[in-house]
Order: sequence, then structure tokens, then C-alpha cells
Amino acid sequence: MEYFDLGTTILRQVREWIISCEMTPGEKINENNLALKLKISRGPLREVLRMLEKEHLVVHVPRKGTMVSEVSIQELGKIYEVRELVELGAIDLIKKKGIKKLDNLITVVDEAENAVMPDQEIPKDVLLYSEKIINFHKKLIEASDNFYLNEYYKTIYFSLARYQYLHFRYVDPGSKKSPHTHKKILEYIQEEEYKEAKSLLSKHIQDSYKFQREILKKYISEKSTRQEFI
Amino acid sequence: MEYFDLGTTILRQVREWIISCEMTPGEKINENNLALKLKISRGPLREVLRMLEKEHLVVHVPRKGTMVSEVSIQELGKIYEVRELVELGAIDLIKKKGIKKLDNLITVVDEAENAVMPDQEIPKDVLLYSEKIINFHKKLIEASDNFYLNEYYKTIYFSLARYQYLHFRYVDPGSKKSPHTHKKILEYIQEEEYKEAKSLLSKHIQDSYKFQREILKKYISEKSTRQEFI
DNA sequence: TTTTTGTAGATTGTAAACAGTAGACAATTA
DNA sequence: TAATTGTCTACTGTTTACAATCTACAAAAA
Repeated sequence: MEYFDLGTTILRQVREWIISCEMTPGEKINENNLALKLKISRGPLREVLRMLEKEHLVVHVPRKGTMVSEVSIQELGKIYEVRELVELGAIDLIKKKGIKKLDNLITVVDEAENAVMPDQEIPKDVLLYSEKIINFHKKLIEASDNFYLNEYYKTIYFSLARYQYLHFRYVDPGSKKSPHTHKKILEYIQEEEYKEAKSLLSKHIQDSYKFQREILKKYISEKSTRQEFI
Repeated sequence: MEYFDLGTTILRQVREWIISCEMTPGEKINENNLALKLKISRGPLREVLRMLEKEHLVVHVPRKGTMVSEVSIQELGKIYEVRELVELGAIDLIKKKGIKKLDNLITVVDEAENAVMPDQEIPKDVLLYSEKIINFHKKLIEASDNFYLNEYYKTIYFSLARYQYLHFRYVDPGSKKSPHTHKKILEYIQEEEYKEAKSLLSKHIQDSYKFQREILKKYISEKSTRQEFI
């Protein structure tokens, strides 16, 4: 028998299930069942669950068990608070360190510009489009060249991605403007107009937040309505 | 036999050993030996190591093992970059959310003011003094009322604390001013002069950074000198 | 001498078995 | 009926055992 590194491969898989809400918020995780489903034993699974706990995707209570963490308006708000803080902070770092290597950022802006927003709301296309859009933000953080900030942003992003999956069918009409906005932000940075870059990015994030909050409200009210009739 | 939650108790213990450099930077961790020392088995220890990996205190390489993460001037620089970002960001949040509940912050400032900087450099006293000083920064983040920011700051703080333990015997002479500076920052916040608060806090952190970097340089040069003679 | 190959021991990765705890439900009591 | 107690079952926490891999070192080949 061959040995892989279950820890890292399984981590990705379970994280994916949580983000895509195949493991739903609040769901109790049964170690035996999940291990069986993943065809591994409980040992490495528990290691993975501890890592997911550090990513705030699961919550562990000693002797009770582990559950997928809940989503709420409050949480979304707090995630957006730190998201804005980190992204604007990245621009500060780029400014302070005089970073000029923005190749990756330029590339993703170009890619997003060429990507077409699908008129039909087919989940797959929408997701592909979303990927290209979010890449700008990921590359912005990477450009600021700080390992700790980058790692932190990843976990923020995992938490956030889950909210985006709650409802495929709602597509932010505002996101059509995203490629243009991203390009503008990049130009500001290149021209060292950091204040303008931060201001526009801040507004951009706030817009995204407002939309996300609305879908979440719908999701939560629908969920509670469903449960009433069960 | 009684069952505790080894995960959380052992996590604290091992983290403590790493921060206090009883487990030295770069040291290879032998799971068998460490488990034996902690009087537990390798299972829960591995869970703990995975959590410490997420805190960036250890580095894990599949099939090679786990080691205590290295310290370096570059790392210290990056840690201070995010430290400043997070602390200044906390003030932004306090401003944006109009937070007025600063009771804990007031308390620690008072405590620090009454604490006396030990003239003799007895490690224990110095550490106790350092604790009171650093509390200001912890409570500042807590006041900003954001779980994700607070969790992140904790891990930053763990990484940073290790650098402070590298050399007990060097005491930052500038830290005598800290209680006064902290009080001033608090006053600015209370009077809603956030810009001034951020400016002073930024300078305060930069001063700390400069000192830390100097001790680290000494530590590294001494270490390499020692190794030459082995 | 240097490089390569082979083997033994140590160490990590994983599974399986065992110990203790918590929750559910029934039986008992008030 | 409501509350309490006892027991059973399922689950988590932990240990032990085993499989695969790596490392170090020695022997052999170039």
C-alpha cells in the first residue's frame, strides 16, 4: 500500500465541502462517518479538523464534537471589516515599500477585462467569472509581499467564499463593473496615487458588502421559513 | 483513568516552550520524544503540531517532520509590518464604529503607569513589566470588537513574543516611556483625535521595531560565532 | 579517493482497538 | 403529570500497533 499525505489532500477536500456548503453551516460533524466517506481513519481526519478550526470554518467543543461554523449577518460584517482593513493595508505596504512589481496584478486585470459576464445565470460560468474577479484581490495582497498578511487573507477569503456560495442564483449586477474598477485601482497604484487607490478600493469593497448582506438576509429568512413548515 | 482535553492543554504548553525558546528556532521536533516528555501519545500531539503550524510557530514538511520555525531579520520585519497594520486598523475600526467602551484599555494604562520599571535586570521582573506593557496593545485590539482581527493579532503576538525572549538581558531603555505613550494614545482616542492616535502609535511601534531588530542582530551574530567554534 | 549502492534503524503516516463521556430514552418516584 | 434517576448506545478522546519512508552509515564499485 502506498502512503500519501492525507493531511493536506483531505484538508483541501473538506474545506471545499464547507465552502461549497455541501457541509452546511451549523452541521454536526461525525468523525466516523466523515472518515468513512473520505476512506481514511479518524487520526488524520482529526488533524485536518484542528486545522479547519484555525481557519474558523469549524468550531470544536471538547467532548461534544466539531461542527461547521455558523453564518450570520454579524459574522459577515466582521469579515468585511477585516477584509477592507487587510486590502487597504496591502496598498499601504506597497506604498511604504515602494513596490513596483505588479506583473501578476496587471495580468489578472487584463484577464478579467476579457472575460465576459454571462448573461444567463448558469452557476458554472458565473463561478468561473467570479474566480477571475476575485483574483485581483488575491494578487493585490500577494503584491504587498508579506507572508503573514497573505496567509491571513486566505483564511478570510475561505470564510467569505462560503457566503458567496449560499446562493448561486443571485448575481451581483454591480460586479459587471468590477473589471473596470480593478483596472482603475491598478492605474492609481501604478501612478502612485495611493490615496485615490485606497478610496476607490474601499468603496468597491463596501459595494460588495452591501450586496452580500442582502443575499444573506434572503437566505436566512428563507431558511427560517422552511424550518417553520417542517 | 480520567480524560482531559489534551489538545488544548498541550497546545498551551508546547506553544510556551517555543515562545520561551526552550524549543529553539530551527529545532527538529521528534514526535516520539516530545510525546514521551508530555506523557501523552503521538495522536493528540500531532493534532497540536498541526495547530501550531497554523500559528506559524512550527513548519511541517510531509515525510520529513516538523521543526520549530526559524527566526530572522526578514521575518521580524514582516511581523512588524502586519503588527502595525493591525493595530492602526483597530483604531480605524474604533473610529468607524464609534466605539466608546474603552474600560479595559483605561485599566491597563493605569496599571502600567503604577508598575515600576525594574532597575536591576532580573528576568522575572522585566517579564512581569513587559506583560503589563504589552497588555495595552492586546486590549486595544479587543476594544475594536472584531473576533477575526483579535484571533489574528494573537498569532502575530505569539510570533513576536519569541523574539523578545531571545535575549532577556537586553531591556529596551525606550520602554520606560511606554506607559506615558500609551496614556497619550488612549487620550487621543477618547478625544476622537484618531489621526494623532494613529500617528503616535505608529511611531511607538516603529521604535519598538528598531530595538527588537538590534537585539536580533546581536543574537544572530553571536549564534553564528558560537557555531564557528563548535 | 570518490561515488554509488545496499541495509538497518529510526521516524513519520495511518489504522485499529480501547477507554471514557454525553445524550437519549425508559423506568421510577413524587 | 412532571421531575428524577438509571441504563444503553453512540460518539469523542486516546493509546497502541503496524506500514511505509527516510536517513545514516558502511561496503562495494568506479
